[in-house]
Amino acid sequence: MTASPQSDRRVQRREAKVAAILDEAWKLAHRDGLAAVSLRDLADAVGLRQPSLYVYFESKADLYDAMFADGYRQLLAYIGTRRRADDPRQALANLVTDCVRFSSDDVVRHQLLFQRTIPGFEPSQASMTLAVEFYNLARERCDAAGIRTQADMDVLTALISGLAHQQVANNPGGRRWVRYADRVVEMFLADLDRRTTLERNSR
Amino acid sequence: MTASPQSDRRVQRREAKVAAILDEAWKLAHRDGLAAVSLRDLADAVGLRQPSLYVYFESKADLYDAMFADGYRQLLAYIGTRRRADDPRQALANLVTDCVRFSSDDVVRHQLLFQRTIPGFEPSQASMTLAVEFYNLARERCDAAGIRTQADMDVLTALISGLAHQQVANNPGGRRWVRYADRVVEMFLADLDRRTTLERNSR
DNA sequence: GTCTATATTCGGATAGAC
DNA sequence: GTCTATCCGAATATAGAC
Repeated sequence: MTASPQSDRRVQRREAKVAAILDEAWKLAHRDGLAAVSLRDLADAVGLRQPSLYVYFESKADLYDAMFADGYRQLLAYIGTRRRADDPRQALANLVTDCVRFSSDDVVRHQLLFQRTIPGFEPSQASMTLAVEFYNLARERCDAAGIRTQADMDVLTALISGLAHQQVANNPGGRRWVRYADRVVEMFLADLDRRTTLERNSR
Repeated sequence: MTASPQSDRRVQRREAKVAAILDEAWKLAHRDGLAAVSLRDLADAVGLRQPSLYVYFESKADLYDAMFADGYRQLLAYIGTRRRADDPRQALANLVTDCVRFSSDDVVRHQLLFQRTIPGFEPSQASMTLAVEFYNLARERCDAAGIRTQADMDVLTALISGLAHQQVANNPGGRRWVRYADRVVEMFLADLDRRTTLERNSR
């Protein structure tokens, strides 16, 4: 199962090309809207003829899927670059801030990853694996901060997506809702503590 | 400026027809996705030929705009049917629940009203008036509950949109996040009280 | 107001030469 | 892998008769 040096280079070339195409696809999506990206424009942008794109993607849905996967890789990479605080609660607050910031940094990416808005597009299993990877990372960090029930997770995810959504929808390019992240996590954790205390006292 | 009985009836007929067309447009949007609604299918559904739709809407964007306005009228009507609790905090909690429920009742409507997802579509000024009307209603109710600063409003709107988003994205047709509305408002108000106390003590 | 007919543009996708 | 050529379908929109 040893690949020849030639095929090695070929694979590498191909991956570089795919990456370049994806890059232009994001640019077009920013310019025209995600649903309005066309394979013709995309081919133009990368200096290919439109049918040649089919060498790299077998359909338009496949292109969206690759963008979806790319977006989640970006998210995982971004979270990976951030230092994790020692205090688990602080680490959680930072994660929330990072998520909201990540969304606010690219409205279109946010749209593709977190809103299901392209008619007919469903991420493939392979792409969903990346989404799950992120979800597990978040759950692990929640666990460390003492958030264990599904209900608590549900509420927290709602808080994150709400901040991200308002940020993207009402202050694109800004940081208005990003700045509320710490406050919201504090609020959430205080509520958690209050509930724990209440439960203990009722026993 | 007195309209004749004839033109009166004509206007009424026309409005009824527009309403019927909008009704079918919503159905198609549910079936195919909002962005995938076509004037051909729509004309078919209402028993007209496709060009005849241009008697009622001057473009496709105009149709979306009418749907947008219709959606906000539905929202205002829905909130209007709900009894307003005497306790302002309870009234606020109910409003939040109602908003989330409203979103969860129609994913596509939620998408059109609260996510900006159709490339090139911008609501007209006339339609935005309805959106503003709703926003004012919400602000008034917040005011009654003692929420007055912009930051507090910002956080509250994030909470609502987060609950609504998670509901439509992850439990469409269900009530999973609707049920967290009361808890989230409680949490928010408790935080508000805590902040007020802190501020008072620091003076 | 509704129709037929059609313009126009644009989209994704395929066949087959090089 | 890339190209030319082309298919096919679908979309919005307009002209003009009735």
